[in-house]
Amino acid sequence: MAKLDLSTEEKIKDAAKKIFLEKGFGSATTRDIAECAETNIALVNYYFRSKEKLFHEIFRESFAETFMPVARILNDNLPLEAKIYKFVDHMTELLKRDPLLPMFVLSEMRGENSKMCELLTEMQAEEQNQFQQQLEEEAAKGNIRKTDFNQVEASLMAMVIFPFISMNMIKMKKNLTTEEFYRFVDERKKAIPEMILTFLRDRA
Amino acid sequence: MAKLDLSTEEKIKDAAKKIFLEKGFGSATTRDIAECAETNIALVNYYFRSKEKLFHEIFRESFAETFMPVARILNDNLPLEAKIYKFVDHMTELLKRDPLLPMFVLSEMRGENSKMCELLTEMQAEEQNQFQQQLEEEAAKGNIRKTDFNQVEASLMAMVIFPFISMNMIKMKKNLTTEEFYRFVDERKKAIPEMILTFLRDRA
DNA sequence: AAATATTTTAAACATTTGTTTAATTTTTTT
DNA sequence: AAAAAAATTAAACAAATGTTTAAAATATTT
Repeated sequence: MAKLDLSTEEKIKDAAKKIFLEKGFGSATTRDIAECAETNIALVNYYFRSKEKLFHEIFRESFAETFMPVARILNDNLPLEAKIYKFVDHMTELLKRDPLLPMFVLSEMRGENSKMCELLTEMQAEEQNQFQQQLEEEAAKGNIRKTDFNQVEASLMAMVIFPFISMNMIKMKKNLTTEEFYRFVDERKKAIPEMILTFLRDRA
Repeated sequence: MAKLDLSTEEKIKDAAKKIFLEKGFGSATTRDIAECAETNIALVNYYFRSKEKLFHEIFRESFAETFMPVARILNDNLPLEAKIYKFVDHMTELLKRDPLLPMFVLSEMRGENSKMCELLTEMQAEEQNQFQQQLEEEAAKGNIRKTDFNQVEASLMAMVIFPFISMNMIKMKKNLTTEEFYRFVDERKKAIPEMILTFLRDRA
């Protein structure tokens, strides 16, 4: 393992990410994390003050620094078709690296009053929406069907992300190994854009 | 409240469902549940033996008795188009009644070793797949495109269920009230079948 | 090399939490 | 109405868990 020469702080953070993503905030314990980082529980609080602070740091990094940059591909300056292919491809590769990330983020947001909700409002405060504008322009030009942007966006996100959220369910039901599951989502890199684009190009 | 004349056992179960769905097993406490049911913690164990037993009962009911019957619509004996519309409609209505249900079920299944995984294998042991056969037959007849069934199934499930999993995220990002969100998923009752069927009918 | 700061450890603390006990009240049966 | 069973309550218990303390070890600075 190359992890042996990481600083203690980094080892704890890596361990915490692993544990939190696997179990969620409620079911993860500082002792889990300390053991996984091969240190003791006092060090966890020494470096991060509290379980909650540590969680917030990992949550923020996972969302703001990992997920959002890829999600922002939809605001890139690219032709529609290339953009959708690029988004699905990059998001899929990200999620193959971090398959528990969507469940981690979203499961901490259930219940209206979740503390994570506020955190997210700050993060994505200033987001523009070039993608919506692009769809509307292409529709105005007659290149694609006129659609409700929110519906298309929701479907696109759903098709890419949901398989990872239900990964274990899919693996169980279809009897897939992790490699086979990854082959399945790789195939979706073509299947998803195909479905979206076929729909958009079919002027109703 | 009509709940006042429920038996204590039923009040506890209702409360437990509410709390478990909101917080998940790990973050829910017996004291939460007792308070929500307006009784004391001893009663929870008096009727259900343990927190885990109570959870299992609710998990099984939620999945086997609530979710699966609607999912089985895909195996009904119905024309393809009608079936997809019916499935999306019924599933959406179910999830509007119980919006936290998908996150509840799926969040307890992360980590390969989750105890819920075994439970699920038993439940859906004997499932046939009339829907797959139907898609293959219609493709053979030339009525629809030849496709990978698993991809279509995954996309259909994703488009219906994912909005509820990311409900709070969507409500926050788009500034929606619950009513507005429900209007949004109601619109998807048309949008989702339209996208799937447009894709299937477009023989590549 | 001494002094200082940083990191690490083991133990203890305080709270939370799942569970149980034993007594009391209420309901049902005889 | 008496006896038995079931339901309810308050309190206690034991284990788990987030956090802190104080001392020891290590690294850094002077």
